[in-house]
Amino acid sequence: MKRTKQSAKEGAEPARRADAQRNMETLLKAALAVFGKSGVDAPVRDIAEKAGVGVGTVYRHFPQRSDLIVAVFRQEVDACADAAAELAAKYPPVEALSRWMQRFAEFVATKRGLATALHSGDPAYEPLPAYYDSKLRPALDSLLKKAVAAGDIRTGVAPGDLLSAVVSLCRPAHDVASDHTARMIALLIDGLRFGAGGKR
Amino acid sequence: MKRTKQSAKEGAEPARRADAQRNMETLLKAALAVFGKSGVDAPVRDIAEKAGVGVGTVYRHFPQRSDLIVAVFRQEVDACADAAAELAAKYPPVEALSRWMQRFAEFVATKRGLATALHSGDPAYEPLPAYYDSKLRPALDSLLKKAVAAGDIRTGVAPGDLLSAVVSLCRPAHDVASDHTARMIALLIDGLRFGAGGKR
DNA sequence: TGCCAAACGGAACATCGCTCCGTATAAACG
DNA sequence: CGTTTATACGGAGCGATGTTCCGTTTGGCA
Repeated sequence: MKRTKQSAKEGAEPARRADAQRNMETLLKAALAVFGKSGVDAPVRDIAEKAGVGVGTVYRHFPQRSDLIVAVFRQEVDACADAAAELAAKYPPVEALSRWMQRFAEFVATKRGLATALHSGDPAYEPLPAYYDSKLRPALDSLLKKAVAAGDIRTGVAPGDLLSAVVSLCRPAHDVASDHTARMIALLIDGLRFGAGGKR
Repeated sequence: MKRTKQSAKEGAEPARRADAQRNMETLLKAALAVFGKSGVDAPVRDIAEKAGVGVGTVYRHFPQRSDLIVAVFRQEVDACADAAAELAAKYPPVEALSRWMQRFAEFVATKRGLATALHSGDPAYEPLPAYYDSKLRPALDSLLKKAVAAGDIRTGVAPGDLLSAVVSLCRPAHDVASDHTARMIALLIDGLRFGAGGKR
């Protein structure tokens, strides 16, 4: 036997081939687009076609349909969480907070179909809410802390409460004017500012 | 043309044949049983087999799968609503109320899988919550009124609130002892009695 | 009893999720 | 560079499921 492979560490990365990595990313993009257009129940074949690969390739990367859904969801959660740092670097504290919450509202609104999948009872989706919380709560928390430190908003607001507030604000958005949610969130931010300089 | 049919009014009933009527009822019973055993995702073929008919017969009565689910749901809601009058006739006010709420709790518990179907976004299920409310709220309301008139429970309890209270009590019942819900409801009834003779 | 529209049964069709395996190729080796 | 080999790819095919179609059966009426 020869086995000159695995030059360095072997733990995490199983040394994927370049084309495999490319297809993986292409698939995630295609899935995001197709889920957005046809819902999470869209056929795997549609996603494969959109990505320009065979179904076999889809199942090589995501053994089950739900794995693909989970991957897309996590990717979107990550993007939303990362946006917090970017916004914080680019805007003053309160505006960063405001823009991020609008961003989060969009995320929730576009993932409505996915949310019903989450509650379908399929154990594949069980760990998702925890992931969602572990990424977004710290993200929002850092924005809140900055705004508080700047003296722009009141103290004592729990990030978890704000997240669920936005989620419930998004609930009735399916038949009213589309900017209803945005206005409600703006109102929320104003509410936060109200007690700004106030002690306790 | 001959057309000697439709002797009397023709509005609602299209004059079904006897065997059709029988199969309809058999199908509803079979569907209830199969849904209870295998969940609402059970194959149509299973239901047809259980009912001893062909799939064509199922689709003659219920053009879509969801129509069958809706029919079963409505039947169960009706049965639960009708139970209110029966219990009211057989037991004193508070006991009738108590027994009905236990009955309602069972209904909610066994329809868990169906509830997730309701929230799936399929427009076929859209009118169901309204039906549910229109039948069960008056049923509970009549029981409440009788108990209030008898001076057994306090006034000012909205039936809608009680219904949703029971629903949320049933929520965490999936992993705790099965009589937990029953005890909580008994507690609710006791709470109602507490202010019994109380004015306003 | 004879007729016929209504109802039935189940084969057949269209899709889906998922598997399998022959083929293509990235990349390590000489 | 060519060779080689493990990796990845493509898509036909399988089993399951919702739904349709149509030849056959049957309830109910004259």
